[in-house]
Amino acid sequence: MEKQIKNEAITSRQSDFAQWYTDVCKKAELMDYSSIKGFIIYRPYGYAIWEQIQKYLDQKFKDTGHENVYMPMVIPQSLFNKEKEHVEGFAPETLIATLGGKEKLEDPLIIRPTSEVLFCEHYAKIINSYRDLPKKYNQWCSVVRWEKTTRPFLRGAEFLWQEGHTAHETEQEARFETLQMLKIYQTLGEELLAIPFLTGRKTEKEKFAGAKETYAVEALMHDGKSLQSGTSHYFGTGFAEAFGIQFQNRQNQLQPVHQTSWGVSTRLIGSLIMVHGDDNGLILPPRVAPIQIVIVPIMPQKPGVLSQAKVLFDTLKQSGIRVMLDETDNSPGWKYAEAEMKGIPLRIELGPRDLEQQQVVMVKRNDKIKKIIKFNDLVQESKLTLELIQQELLQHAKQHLANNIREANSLDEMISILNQFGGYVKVSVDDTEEVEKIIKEKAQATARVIPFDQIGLKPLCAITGKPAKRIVYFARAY
RNA sequence: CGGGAAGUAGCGCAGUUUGGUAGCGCAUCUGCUUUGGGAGCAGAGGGUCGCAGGUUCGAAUCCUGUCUUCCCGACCA
Repeated sequence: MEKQIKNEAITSRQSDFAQWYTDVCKKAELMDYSSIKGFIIYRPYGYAIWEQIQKYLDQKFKDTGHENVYMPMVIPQSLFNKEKEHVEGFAPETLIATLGGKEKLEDPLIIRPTSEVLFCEHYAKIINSYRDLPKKYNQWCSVVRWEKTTRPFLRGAEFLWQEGHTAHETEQEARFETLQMLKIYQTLGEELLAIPFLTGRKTEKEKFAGAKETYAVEALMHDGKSLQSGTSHYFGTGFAEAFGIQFQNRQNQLQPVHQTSWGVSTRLIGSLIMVHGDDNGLILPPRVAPIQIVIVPIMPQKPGVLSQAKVLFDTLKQSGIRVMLDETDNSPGWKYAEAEMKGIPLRIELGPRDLEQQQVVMVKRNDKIKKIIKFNDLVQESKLTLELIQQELLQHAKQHLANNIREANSLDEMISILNQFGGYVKVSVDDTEEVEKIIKEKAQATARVIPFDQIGLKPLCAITGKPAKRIVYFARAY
């Protein structure tokens, strides 16, 4: 008995968080490794989570006037080289095709690491007048970056994402777009993923190659490390000038467009795992869970059990709940463990004893609290309980975030906080790359965001003692 | 890309030091008994030992190369 449990169980979070993460990815059947480094197989259950995220975001994008497009997956090297900063940022991690059939390609093709330049080339063609603006396009696709270190969902050589690319008449409008999309990502966290993001602007050192400003949503993982979970960039006119995206304005003058880009990726699945999961596996917030309720029949061969389970299944399904009936012939205990591994938010048990009482046993994944529910109340109770779980997970994560933001007034204090607790350290700094370099070296932490709320700025930089310019949140990060 | 560890059945591992033709537990299949927290008994099937070379009468085992995974750094979503 001992041994069986040991074989099936996953590594505990405390003994080895990294191994726990890998175990969950594999045992919850979210992904599998392929034979190519950094390229993973998104298995049906993992892909279904991504589909839930897509469904939510796609609607938000459309609600705010965006259109979906699809660009080529390869970029001619000559085109890629047009924007200097952008090239320098991405060149070290591009995968390049140099052969077409047996012919050597004169202009090698880069597998897109991101599609800025393709959008820019296209926009240069189709934008002529202020009447053509704004252009607000989004693309769902995968991109390839030749990463040295890869981990499932967190950093892959190929990952799935959406990339929005917009062109605007004015700086003000483009800046509004940048922040609007950041806000949508933040709402995605609060409403769908039950993840409270820390938001703000990136430092010069951390911003996107070619952007004027980068904003990000950061999530705090259970081990105290931060994970950048989405970015929104304001480009200014840099790309427009490099690619000749000009339009005739209302004053009959030629001017470059103001651009933005923004994206989230399957990295969000990594966030979900590491924010909510526990030693029994994944815990999915009901709104993003591909399966919200699993029904486990106990002694299904007893008269009435399975047929009643099917009735309950149909009733729940018709009420709009994503429900599964586990009809496999595993033991109930096996099914419980399996459902917990996969993070299914709610479990409903139905056995002969329940059948007599016209009731089920309902068990919440997040805290294992059991409740007896009469058949008649099932739909209503299910909906209420799913909503309750969603709120509990969000509150739990919010509490964890709030408990793990600490202020430091010196490098030593910062190091001590990071070593002891992890989490975010709020520091007033002289906003230079030098400070970030010191902190990276001595504390192994990076600047995550410059928060919008700058209240509490100290007069002097905690690191250099020079006049402080900004409050920055630092953390050890994935 | 540097340092470390590992790849043997679906999963977890032993066997490698000392070369002799592959084994254990779980899972799978069949049958019966079971079922409210990873069921029991009986029987059965399943592996070119990551891949490619080399040494040898003979290689999971020795040598060389290479790929993949994990951990710690550097780099990046």
